[in-house]
Amino acid sequence: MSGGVREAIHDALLKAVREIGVDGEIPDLELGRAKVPEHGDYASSAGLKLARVLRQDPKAIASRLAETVRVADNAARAEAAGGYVNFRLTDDWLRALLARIAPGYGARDLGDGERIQVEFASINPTGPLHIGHGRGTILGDSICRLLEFTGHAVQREYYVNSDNTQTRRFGASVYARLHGQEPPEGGYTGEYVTELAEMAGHDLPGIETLPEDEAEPKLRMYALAKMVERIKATVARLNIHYDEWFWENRLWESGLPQKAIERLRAAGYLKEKDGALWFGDPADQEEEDRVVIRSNGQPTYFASDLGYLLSRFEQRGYERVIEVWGADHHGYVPRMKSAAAALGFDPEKLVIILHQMVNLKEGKMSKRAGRFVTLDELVDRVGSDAVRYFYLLRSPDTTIEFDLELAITQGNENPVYYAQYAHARLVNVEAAASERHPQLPERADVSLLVHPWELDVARQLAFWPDVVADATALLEPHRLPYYVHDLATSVHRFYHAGNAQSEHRVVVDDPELTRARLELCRAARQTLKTALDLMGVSAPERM
RNA sequence: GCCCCGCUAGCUCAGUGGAUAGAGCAUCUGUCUUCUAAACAGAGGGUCGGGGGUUCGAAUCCCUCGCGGGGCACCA
Repeated sequence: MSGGVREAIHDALLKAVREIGVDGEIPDLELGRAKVPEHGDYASSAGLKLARVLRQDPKAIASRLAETVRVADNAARAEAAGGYVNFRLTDDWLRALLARIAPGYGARDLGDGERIQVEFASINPTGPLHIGHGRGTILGDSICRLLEFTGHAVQREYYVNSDNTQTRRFGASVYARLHGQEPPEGGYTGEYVTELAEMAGHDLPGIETLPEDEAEPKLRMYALAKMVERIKATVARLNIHYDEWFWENRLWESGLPQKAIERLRAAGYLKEKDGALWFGDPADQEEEDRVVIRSNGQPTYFASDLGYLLSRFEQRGYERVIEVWGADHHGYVPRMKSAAAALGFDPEKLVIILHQMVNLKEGKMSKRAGRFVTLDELVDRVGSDAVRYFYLLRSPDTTIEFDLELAITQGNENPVYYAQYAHARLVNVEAAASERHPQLPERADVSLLVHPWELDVARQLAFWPDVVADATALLEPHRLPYYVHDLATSVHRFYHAGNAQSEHRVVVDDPELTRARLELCRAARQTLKTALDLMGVSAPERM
């Protein structure tokens, strides 16, 4: 039952549907978690769904299904209620589950080694990361962790822009500072630009004497490299490590954009207009044409992106590419998709995940003006774990209205501590048990676990593979913190039963009973750790 | 004008077309001589932005209107 109990129930339900005489296509039976305890653990509206197919009373169908269905390992018992078929996990199965839980429980080979590149937070390296950029990095990294956990071969990549308008302006700004001047209109005015100019003056001998058209590219590459180092250090504090920092200029040196352009030209996707070269799908009149090469001969970022597609799908052979973008780039999605298709790739294999913005309550951020709260400052103030947890808690579709004051004062109120405390508690109680009982039985007699607060911990653990499967399939890591919270709640309740009445403690006189409860602690602790790992949040042993 | 996202408890947000819409924070009331009280138990709090429609069934799907945010470059 490697797929988790929900899958086993679903399989059994489908089999029962056949047994009661449904031959054709079976509609979605809506098997999901039951919402109220009276409905058990999983609920399905199978009777209602099949009523139309069988032209029979939903209640009668549900009753027959409930009588017919047999879940593997007797994991759950079915019960009809109206047109619904509800399933309750059996206590015996819940107890037996504990022995199967080990580090990495819930991992499944959904990917079969599929080679996926996840490219995320590829911000122009023209300034430090601010709190908005944190969202993409954390989202992207957690998606990577989920994919790795489920059998995909994942590569994390940062695409370093180096030849576009913004980075040229950045280079020009450094040039201006080097000569004691104000940056040009639309340039970068932050303090760090002046610092970069000073460093460049020191590290690049003779740079001051070069004319701007020669000095700017050198200064630009120098300054970008410095900024990349800084970005690398910032994300490392959040437990994020890229496999590859892929420079745009390398793309041009390898000739890939040129190759992509030739291919598109041959396929009829390019045309000359107003002295520029445009991309457009002749079959799609809706989509506007886009400039690939400007009338001044300079390529646009789009030209680089064409080569970048070639680099990834063809030269490096990724089967799927996932890109994480801020929602302000959403208008660029159709263009990238049609470009991928025009180059001969399956646009479905280019997955673009958009996340909404992070706004500061105090006012807008402006990178070029040098006014922003940096990601580094945020990590300084609230810590990596809280930052990651806080960002992951929100669906990418929601705009985060970041109240900095609140984040700073959040302290112990932060939900991350709730989950971490559950983990630390379990570690602590396991240590206390081995101190009290140096020689515990090797095997746990789980039949001694009879209390609802004990079985509820096991029940939560049974749900974990479902969460992994859903979060992976939908690429939605925000499901993780919600699960972790639920598991932590059942752990705290279980622990607290011992505070209320000492015979319910984990560590009791009876070594057999202690051993059985320890089994529960171990399983819960390992699963908490696994879930926190997938979020990139630490699981402290002591708090 | 066109496109995207959001609108759910006082606040911040979950919620694969199913039964009685949830959590955290905040507020109020209880619980530590005991394995960690960063915890537990309980209470109050809702026209799921408005209006239509589809459906046996809608917070969820469709249409429409409103409000907020973002985007519509030879910037990225």
